[in-house]
Amino acid sequence: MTLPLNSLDIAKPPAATRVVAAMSGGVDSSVVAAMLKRQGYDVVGVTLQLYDHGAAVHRAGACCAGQDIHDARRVAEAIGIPHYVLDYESRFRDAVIERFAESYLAGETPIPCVECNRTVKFRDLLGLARELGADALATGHYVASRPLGNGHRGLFRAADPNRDQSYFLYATTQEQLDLLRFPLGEMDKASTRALAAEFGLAIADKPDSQDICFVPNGRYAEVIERLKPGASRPGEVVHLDGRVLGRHDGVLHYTVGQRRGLGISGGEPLYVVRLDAEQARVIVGPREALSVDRVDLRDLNWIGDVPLAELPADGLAVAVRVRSTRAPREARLLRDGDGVHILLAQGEEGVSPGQACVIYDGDGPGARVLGGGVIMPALARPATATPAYATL
RNA sequence: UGGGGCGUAGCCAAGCGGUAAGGCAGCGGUUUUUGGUACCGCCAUUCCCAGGUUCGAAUCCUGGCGCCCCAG
Repeated sequence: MTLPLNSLDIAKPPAATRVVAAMSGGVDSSVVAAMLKRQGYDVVGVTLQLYDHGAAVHRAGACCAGQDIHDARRVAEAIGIPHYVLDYESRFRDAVIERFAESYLAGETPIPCVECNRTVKFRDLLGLARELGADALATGHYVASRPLGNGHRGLFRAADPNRDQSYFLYATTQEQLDLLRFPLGEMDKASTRALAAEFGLAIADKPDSQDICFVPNGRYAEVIERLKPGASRPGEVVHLDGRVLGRHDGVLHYTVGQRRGLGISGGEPLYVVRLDAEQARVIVGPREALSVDRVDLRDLNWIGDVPLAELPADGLAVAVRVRSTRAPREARLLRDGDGVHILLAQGEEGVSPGQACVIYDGDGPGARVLGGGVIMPALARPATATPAYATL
């Protein structure tokens, strides 16, 4: 006779179910820990120390250092769970910060949050959870995971579309997904804060985190230059039509789609169309030149039902996001010889290599994440892709 | 040293006697657990300089200065 499933879809009574709660010191993860504790689970709180700006830094919106660790500890004490702080600084430096810098040097625009989730949090921390004998690892992400009926779990967009963090979690593997739980997936932020207040948590009114956590003041280029002295190689700003319009202080200051910061005045606004790290050139053009209808992906993570190798010849109808702040949009996933590419039905602007393209089975709030990959630099396009203004 | 044109913010530019449009760039902000986009706000007490006419001048007149073009 099998026991009924508990709220975490595990066939054990809560008291016999050990859950490691990843606690950042923020509202969301604190509420998760408190919720699980109230439901009677054997909750162990774990906080990762990822970097250190020095004890003096109490930047609003930061996480995982200094003040936040104290906050997490206080919450754990308040709700009565054991709590461990792990020093993951060197892992974080190697897996996230170092790669972040290298990506920019290569003329790409990385997403450190994706790297952090897939490495430090879901690989390293998850391994630790297993060592602690945990049945599950719970986080405060706004994303949902549900049983698929085949013994595995699927990843779905959060109920609150404005809060949905699935874009940053596409690289989660099936194995990780099977152990992970996201109790906030069906909640909205207001309810979470209300719960925090109800639980009497001191951090109930703490501001949301934003920006890159290890970059103080939003000046990411400074971090890269400190890490890689001489990283900023000045070069030319070149228009698509070949004119040299000015100079810049290094491609790492720019990203595809960027308008501000070029310092070039003319009749129409100019946008960064492409970065050439090799020649230290920033290629600019009019807004029309920004539209992209195909993206090629590398490092694909696939967690859909149909194996990629069995995709139909004409591909799969999907919805994709090439940025976190827009709803998934109609697209087609195609597999060719050496990889996978996406055809965007309506085109997208400001699509930068290094960013993620996340694949969904639809565009609604509860859509399932089928996977995603890193956007590769656009190949030289055939004549059909010549911008309209150059045709005439 | 003949003729013509032009000088308005960092750049382009409207204005043609009634109290300085707009675009680009820049700066600030909103949005956002990446970057970027988008959106909002700010940005010439003053129109090359000096006089003059007028109640009133960027706009008219005179004289400078500086560019540009055509011509021999």
